Amino acid sequence: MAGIRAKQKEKTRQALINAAMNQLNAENGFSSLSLREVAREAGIAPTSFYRHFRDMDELGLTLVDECGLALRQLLRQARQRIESGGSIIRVSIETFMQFVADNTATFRLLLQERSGRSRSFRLAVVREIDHFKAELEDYLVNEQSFTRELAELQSDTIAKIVFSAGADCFDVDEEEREIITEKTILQVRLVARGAEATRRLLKKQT
Amino acid sequence: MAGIRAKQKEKTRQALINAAMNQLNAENGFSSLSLREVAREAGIAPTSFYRHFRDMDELGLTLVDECGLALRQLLRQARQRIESGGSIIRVSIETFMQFVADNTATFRLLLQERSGRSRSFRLAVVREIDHFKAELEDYLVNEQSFTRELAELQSDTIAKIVFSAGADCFDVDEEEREIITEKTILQVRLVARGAEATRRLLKKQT
DNA sequence: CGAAACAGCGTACACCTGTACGCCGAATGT
DNA sequence: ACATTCGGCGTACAGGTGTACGCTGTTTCG
Repeated sequence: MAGIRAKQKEKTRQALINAAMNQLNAENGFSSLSLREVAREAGIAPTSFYRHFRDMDELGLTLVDECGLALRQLLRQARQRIESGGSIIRVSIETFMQFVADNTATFRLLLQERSGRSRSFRLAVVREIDHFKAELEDYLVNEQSFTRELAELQSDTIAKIVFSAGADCFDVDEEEREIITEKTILQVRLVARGAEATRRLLKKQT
Repeated sequence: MAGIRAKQKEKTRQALINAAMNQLNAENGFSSLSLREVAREAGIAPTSFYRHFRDMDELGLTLVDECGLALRQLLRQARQRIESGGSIIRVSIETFMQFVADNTATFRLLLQERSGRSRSFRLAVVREIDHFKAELEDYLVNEQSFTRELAELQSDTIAKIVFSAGADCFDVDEEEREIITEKTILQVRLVARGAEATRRLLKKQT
């Protein structure tokens, strides 16, 4: 019952995932990545791959899911840190940017497959981004008392800005990344200010 | 001197470009697109490909360049239309979205290779987006009297929003695309309002 | 006119791909 | 203790890939 068998299986499964991530680090997009290569890097025979995933797409979806999950957990932690003081915008964006730096490979996969590959791939990515938006939207409604409509518009805008900024961080050093981070903070504040002005505008009209 | 030879060469060159664009329409990203397939669709022998491009990458860069050029020309036309009355934001975004709808294949390539493939590819894409930003930035400085700094922040933000929105249009029907267009207009107005508020804020401080 | 240039072709090669099939040996369940 | 399960392996195959090489027939140029 020790599950020594299941243990080993999980281990090689992880080896496959890591192998895929490593090869993603290079200049090769996920689609130009072969089952055989991944298996080779993971140290198993090509045919053993099928014991874990139906095909490469299933592996890719797993990567997307894991990436999204990790990001969400990280941001949730960040939000707790905020409750004990700190700028919501700054802390969130700094956390996000750090995440991108630490998980460049999978995050690149996420953005790259956002507009390519198979439908199921795209849907998975959209789902992850929607999670991000939904949590931000709820925050804006509950903590900042925005209307649902304005919060939705705002969170969608911010998501676009932040994810684009994340993509800008792929090939830059830490110094450059800090510059981008600061710029992004300013940009999100710009949006927040615009939303605030819009709210006031709407109030006056009634 | 009629250049009947050069004429023919240009014709098959275009055939290659069109073939690549057609195959891009499907669910295949550019990187999963083979020289042989493109040559086949263009109606020439695989080895004749080399008479026109060193390799597939060179073809891809050509596509990116052409796509960017067409977009710039279109937006310049749009701006002329604006000078004879019309909302700059609305007209620009509607034009942009129409362009994406008409050139889905190449625009998808543009966004996809923004964060993938070889360095030269990425640089080419960044260059195109920078063109877009620069023209917008100049407009904001010259016509709207923003400071260079605030104009730069604003144009970068808007570029992020608009290009992301473009990506959202890839797999949707015309109805959905109109919804996205309207949403994008609201989002850009949000940013414009935020920039306006920021400008006033800075003026008061001095 | 004759010679050079050159777009396009066909053949050929070495390489890589996904995956079907059957086997093995260790972990597991009874 | 024995039968079953199952992760991993090796072999094998058909198909696709990029591209080197040398040949054509037409256009171009002196």
